[in-house]
Amino acid sequence: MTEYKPQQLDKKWQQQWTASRAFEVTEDPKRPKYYCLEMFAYPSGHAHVGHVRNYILGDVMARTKRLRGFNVLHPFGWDAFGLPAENAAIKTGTHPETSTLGNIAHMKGQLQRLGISYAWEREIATCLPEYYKFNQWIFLKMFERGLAYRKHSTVNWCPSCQTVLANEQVVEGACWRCGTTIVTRDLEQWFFRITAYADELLKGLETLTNWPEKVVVMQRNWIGRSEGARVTFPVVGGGAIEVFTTRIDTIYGATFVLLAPEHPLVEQFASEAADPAAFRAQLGRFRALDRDARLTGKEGFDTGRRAVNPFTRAEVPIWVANFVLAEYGTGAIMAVPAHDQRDFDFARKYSLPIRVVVQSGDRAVPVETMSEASINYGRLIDSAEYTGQEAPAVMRRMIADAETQRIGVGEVQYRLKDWGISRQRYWGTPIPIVYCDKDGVVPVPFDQLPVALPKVTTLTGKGDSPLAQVAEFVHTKCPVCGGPARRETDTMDTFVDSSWYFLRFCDPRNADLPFDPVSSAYWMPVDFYSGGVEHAILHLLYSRFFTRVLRDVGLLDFDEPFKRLLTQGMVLKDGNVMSKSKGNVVDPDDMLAQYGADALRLYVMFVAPPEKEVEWSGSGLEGSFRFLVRVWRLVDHWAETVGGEGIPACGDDCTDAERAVRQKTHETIRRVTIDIEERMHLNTAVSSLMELVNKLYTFSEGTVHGAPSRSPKPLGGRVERMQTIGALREALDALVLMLSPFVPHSAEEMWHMLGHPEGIAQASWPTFDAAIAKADEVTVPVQINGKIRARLTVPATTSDEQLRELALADGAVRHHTAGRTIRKVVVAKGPLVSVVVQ
RNA sequence: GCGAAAGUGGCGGAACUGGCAGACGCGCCGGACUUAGGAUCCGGUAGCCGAAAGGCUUUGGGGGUUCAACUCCCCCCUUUCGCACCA
Repeated sequence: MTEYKPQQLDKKWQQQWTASRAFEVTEDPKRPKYYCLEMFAYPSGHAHVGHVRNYILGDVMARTKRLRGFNVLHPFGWDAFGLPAENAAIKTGTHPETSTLGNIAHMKGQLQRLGISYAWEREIATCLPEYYKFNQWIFLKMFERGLAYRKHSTVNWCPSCQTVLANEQVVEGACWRCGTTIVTRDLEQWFFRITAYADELLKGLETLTNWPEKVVVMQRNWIGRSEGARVTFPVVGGGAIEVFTTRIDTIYGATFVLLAPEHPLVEQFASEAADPAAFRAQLGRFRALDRDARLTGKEGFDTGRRAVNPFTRAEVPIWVANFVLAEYGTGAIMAVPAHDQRDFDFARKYSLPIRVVVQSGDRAVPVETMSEASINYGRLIDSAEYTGQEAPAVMRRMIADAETQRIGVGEVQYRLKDWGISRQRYWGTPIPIVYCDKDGVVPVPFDQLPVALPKVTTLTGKGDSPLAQVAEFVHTKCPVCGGPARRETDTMDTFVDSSWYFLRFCDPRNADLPFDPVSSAYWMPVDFYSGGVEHAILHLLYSRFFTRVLRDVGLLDFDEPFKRLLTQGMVLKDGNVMSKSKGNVVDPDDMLAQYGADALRLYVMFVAPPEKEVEWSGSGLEGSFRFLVRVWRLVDHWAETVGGEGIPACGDDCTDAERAVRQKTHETIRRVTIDIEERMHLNTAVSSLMELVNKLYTFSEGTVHGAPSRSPKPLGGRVERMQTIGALREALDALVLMLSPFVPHSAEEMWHMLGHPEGIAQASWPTFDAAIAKADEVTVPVQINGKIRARLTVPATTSDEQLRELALADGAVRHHTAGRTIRKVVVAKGPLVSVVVQ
């Protein structure tokens, strides 16, 4: 008996894999490729089992696909720029580069100890100039194409992090990272024109059939396409207000106009007001409120001005309202209180007129008795020549008429906004722009990249961009005129780094281009991508955007970067997300020391389907370890008997027991293959393998009647029949191969024990034979009025007609049908016989 | 409020296209082997009734379709997640 010593096996095989460069790959047009990717990691310091679950899942896919004959790219890297390292530097004085590289080294060790089969020679870290040089390269390409632009804008400022946040990084008015309530600030910022691709990004979602529906829906909502019209309401006394509406059919009910507090006309109205101070005082109340507070109730005030509804020609009051968003549409709306709940509430609160223009039901409800807005589409009433017509046809007509009369135009609005990428932070990619008094905004020429991040030694976290304090960085020469110029001192949002890293893995050492189009054409798109749901919107949307930009730049010839997406569930401890601050982190290294990498890998895959959240369980891990010991003993026991080449499994001459083993083996191959490749139910793949092991144990029991002695109880004794040996060998080989993606170290060793001179890398996935998998005897339940009353054991070849007769002849069936009329007998696939009586 | 997903034993979960509910594992109970067992092996384990054979009930609740429903349809409840005044 060879003892199972997992820690030794881990070490032995990990060394062997590294030495043989087992997971390094090159493009090979003759073989089908498979690009398997897990979201790269932020090097926070330690990976806990929650993180690691994702890497194990990817590894099972990668290893399975290798055995299936694919040329598998399975790389890993580090999303190495970002706030936490900088915050730590402010606190402890350790330079972000030092802490980041240290963290990377540690985490890499953790992943290697888990035996994740990464092509480490392709490792990347975004904080290295070799990488961020191409962030700058892409930025410049976007600048050339007008997709990167600068604009003066109000931005979200986090007083705690001392930086600007993207809209997407503001969660309910608070900083996504520290939770501090954000305030607004006015700064000159760089933006990526993602809105130019809004429609395409939306349409592309339809092609993502192998993405979770949830993620597709979230992206669709985020892009938020609305079709409607922009309509001009002339202001009495000069000027005009443009509103955006999706309900132009209700325009005859537009009885007032609302402006966002930040609308440009509001300032003008204030200065023209009878009492500008009072006007501004009211306005100031709204503007001071943060986003959250604004949502608490609907408030507004009359500007005293009036506009003309271009359809009714009636003069309507113009109010300022806190709930109108400056950043959406035109920052102004036509209010139709009868048919919009918000406008209704507002009108009731301030006693503004309500006019019903869409008939709901048989007759119009009197305005006085209305308790809520009627928002449904319907037949128009009191709408001049449009009266009697119905939406949506009338909307098209009204828009067409508005266009003819030049009072409006059909328009599509998106909720998606351009992506602000400027960060007043140190630990990021410098934006490759120079400001020259003479030449203005000048892009750094491509041949001068990278604009290296200077080594700032003291980070205070206060004030604006740390780079502004580095004189030798700021002061440079204008690339155009050679005169004195200043560098841009902001760095890029780190989401830029992660928007294209999957492409860099195709060609990670290219010094001239982000990647070679030939290698990306071979490897891309990513066939299987997995990571946390928290990236369902931002990272995935930005990556889809970048892919399209790089396509238009000419580097790619496809639209969607990720074919199949899996959103990984989190691992909880005591019902909570693992985090250092909660002190409930399970460190994989502790588990490794106790059970080895394979038991941990197996447990994490077995405990639940990958999308689901799971609660960490120590006893579950122990169970997986026990299973491995059980497999080990089984293989160890039979290794000598079945070892060596050339013994075929039994054919027609099988005994029942041999036949049963072969049947189970092939049925398991079928199920495990489908479970891993198609359904991604890794947990049931494992349980099928457990069933096979159980079967082989019972089989082993049956082969011997020896006296069991001291522990552990031995399995069956000598087997003479060559056919049995062949069947066993087939079963054990298949078992070990199918286990290998889950427990690669133990599997390599057992594969070796079974007499295979080459490693599993040289082997291929077991082949499924439908004829063998088919059982020759089946148990057929017989239902009477839906209740199972009997079971027939018959040859699998029994015809439906025979089954029917056998069922009706069965004693128990006759007992239950005695004295009753048989009305119907159904023989269903399954097989199953269903008898209906009386 | 809108949108999405999900509710199955003591627990994690399984049931692939409407066809034997509870696979597999954890836990628990019993047995074997033992100086010992927290190792190992074997057996049991949804609930209720019954000595047993067997019977009845059971997939959040209520209806329905069907020979047959965890699965399909309608109503309701609960939970989780996402968006949250987008005109």
